[in-house]
Parts: sequence; structure tokens; C-alpha cells
Amino acid sequence: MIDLKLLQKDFDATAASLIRKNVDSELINSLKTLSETLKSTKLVYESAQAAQNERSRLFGQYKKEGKNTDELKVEVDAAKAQLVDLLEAQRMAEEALEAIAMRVPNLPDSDVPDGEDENDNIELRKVLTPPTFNFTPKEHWELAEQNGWIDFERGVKLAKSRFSVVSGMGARLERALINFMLDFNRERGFMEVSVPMLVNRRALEGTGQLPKFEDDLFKVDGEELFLIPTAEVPLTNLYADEILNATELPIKMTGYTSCFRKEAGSGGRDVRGMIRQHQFHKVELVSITRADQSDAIFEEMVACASDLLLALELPHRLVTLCTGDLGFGAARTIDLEVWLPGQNTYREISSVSNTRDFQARRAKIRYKEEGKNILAHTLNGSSLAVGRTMVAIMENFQQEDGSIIMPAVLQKYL
RNA sequence: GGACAGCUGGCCGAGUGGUCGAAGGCGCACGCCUGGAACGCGUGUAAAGGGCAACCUUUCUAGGGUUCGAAUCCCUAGCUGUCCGCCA
Repeated sequence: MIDLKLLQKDFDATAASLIRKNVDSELINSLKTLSETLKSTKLVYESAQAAQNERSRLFGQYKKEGKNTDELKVEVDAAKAQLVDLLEAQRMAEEALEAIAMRVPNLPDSDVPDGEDENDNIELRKVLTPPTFNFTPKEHWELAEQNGWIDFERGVKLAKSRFSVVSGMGARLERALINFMLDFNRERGFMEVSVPMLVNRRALEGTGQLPKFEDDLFKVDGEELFLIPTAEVPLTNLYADEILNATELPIKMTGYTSCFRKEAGSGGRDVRGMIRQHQFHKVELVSITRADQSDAIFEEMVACASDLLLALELPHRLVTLCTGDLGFGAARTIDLEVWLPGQNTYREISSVSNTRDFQARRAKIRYKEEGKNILAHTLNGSSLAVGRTMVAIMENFQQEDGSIIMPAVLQKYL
């Protein structure tokens, strides 16, 4: 959630910032109005309550002194009825504000480039040169089927479309990648954590998937539980509702989970192959930091993901997302896109975001510094999407006969 | 799933109707002590919102109720623990 005080104090700048993220200006106006209404409603209620508290105190005193309380009781009862109404007004103002505030995205950092969509993203740099082939490189689904690594049909039989089965060397590669990534991240100071893959509504509100994006999530029937779309949700919410000691920060974590997404809005995109599945594996990085640490940790996380690709000898590029492509909770994001020779293009394989205090405000993650409670900064990044990494390995290391050479760093994991 | 017990500050824990946002301890911060530390001693220390401030409001899991007044009494829900059942 954005800082509503900032919106009240510096409306023009905050509104301009939200407009950069395509938030409707009417919505911004109503957000401001509602937050001010709440403020004045509260003021009225609180002074009425203060008067009532005083009367109650007097009542006790009268009783003790043996005075008659009949007159006071009439007064108290009258005020009580009024208080009920005032409280109700306050509650309605709160609800109205929250309904909107929880659906307003984070403010982008001032240096995030303006833009409409992914076409306006800005390439930062390329790492490694794409390989050249003296034959026409195949796409991964062809290679996967030829090598017996992935069975798309049987995945559909077991569940539905966008599910697949990985077997043989493919399954071993998947496991090797997960282990390799976790070890790599651990060596960079990220503590390994294993978390639930089902979470409650509160957790998803904390990281921003709810209330706005419920359609993208798989929900467990009859329970208030959802399958996680990313390990970012449980890892970040690990510290929800807590006040950490400043000296404990930064907390740097890595975790492997399956991820589940309905891919509701993705239409007919990437229907073939394993680029876009309902269930996929991902190793995630999450950091909880002090406000002054998040920029440095952000760079660390980007470097970690990029170096991981480098270790796997996978050509990739780093891209700064423009305002229009930025996710709901992100103040800034760098995507890592891996080269896919079969598709002759770069495709997203990792996304590293700094949400600043946006998630922390929702999830109530604070730290104490010099006696004050300060909202933490939270960051997340994939490191990496396992399925897409397998796709990249297949396409980049394919031989003319369709066989695939494994990256050297994975040897000891296979 | 069944029975019983519990849920209080960063943590532990006292508190059965007003003097309680709450004893005490731990932790933390600062100071003294020390060559430097530990120990010891002293002081401070719940959160959220509003206000320049004094101060005000709210919060003892949540929601409802009783009462002039609820951490305290009643109801419901959630969670935790223990025992039983089931089980990888």
C-alpha cells in the first residue's frame, strides 16, 4: 500500500507518480478525498469518545462519593447512542478507503523510465554472446520430446492443458538445477528456507496478489487457502506483523517451491512447450532490509541471478522495466532475459524487484531503530525459473543430432 | 475428526469489573564500572492513528453481547497446546 500521508501532504507529486503507472486520476482523487474524510471522521469520533470517557470516570467517582447518578446516566445514555453512529461512520470511511487503497499499485522510483509496455523497456547490458549454429536450431519442445525429457500429453491427461511431465535425464536436470541454484545463492549469503506452498488470504494481501488478482490464483475448495504463485509470498510474509531489530537486517533468503498460476489473461500465448505452465518450479530470492539498504541489496540480487546464468554459460541481457511494464508492487524492476536460439529471441527468466515499503506497509514488517518503528523494505527476485532454465539449456546447448550437452557446473549435480 | 486447556507488550509472564496500557523478568538502548569486555549498578523501553506541542483516541487473538464502565463476565469464530483417533 502506498503512503497515504504522502498523498495528503504532497498530492501533486504523488498523483503524478501514480499516473506514470497508469492509475486513473479519478481514482487518485477519490483516494485523497477518502483518506481526508476518514481523518476528519476520526477526529469527531475521538473527541466524542474522550467526552464520554470523562463522563464514565465521573460516574465512578459519584458512586464512590454516594452522589446521585440519575442525571449523569441520562447524559451518558444520550451520548452513547450518538457514539454508535459516529463509530459506524468511521468504520464505513475506513472500509471505503481500504477498498480502494489496497488496489492502488506502488509508486515507481523517480528514475524508472516512462513507457507503455515491454517495448519501452531499456536494455542495460548483454552478458555472453549468443551461440551460432551451422544448422537450424530447434525449439525446446522438439528437443524435449526427442530426448524423452518432457511429456506434454500425459501432463494434460493427469491434470489439464499447461501441465507436463518431466522424466529421465530431464527430471535429473531439473533436480540438479534446483540444487545448484540453492547452493549458489547460499554461497552469496542467502539463507535457505523451505516454506508452505499453500497460504492464506492475509499472506497474499501482504505481498499484493490480493485483493486485485484473485483470478490468477488457484484456490483450495472449502478452505481459505491458495496455491502460491511464487515463493515471494511465503518468504516475504515470514516476517509479517513483526518488529525486527535493525541489527538483524538485512535478512536474505532463498527458497525453492513449486509455483501455481492460472495464467488467466495470457490468452493463447506460449501454449506450446514449457514456457508458460500452470505449475512450475522456481528458486526465489527474498530480502528484508532497512530502508537505507535496499538499493545495495537490489544490486546484489540482480548480480546473483545474472552470475547464475553466467555460471550456466547462458547468454542473457538485463532490462530495466519501464513504468507501464512494472508489476503492481514494484518500485523498480530489472528483468533478466535469456537467449533462446530456437525462438531467436530473449525471453524473461528472472525478475528482480524492489518494492520498498509497499509490501511492508501491508504486511506490517517493521524494524526498530533508535526507539522508532520503521517500515522495512522488501525485495524479491527469481533465481531462476527452473523450467525456463531447462528450456534455455536445451536450446543453447543443442547439437545437430538433437542431443544436448550439459553445462559444466552441473556435472557434480547430475 | 473428538475431549480438555489456553491466547496479555520484541519475548516470557502477573493481573477476575473503575485507581490498568497493564507488576515482574528477559531482551534492547544509554550511562556508570573496566586497559577493553563479561558481571554488577542506574535510567529508559508496547503498538497504531491524530496534533507543533501539551495531550487525545484506539488496541490485552478477532467479532458480537452484558455494564455508566471490560484484559477481567457471557456468546461465537480462529489459532495454539495436550490426550485420543487417523496418517506420510
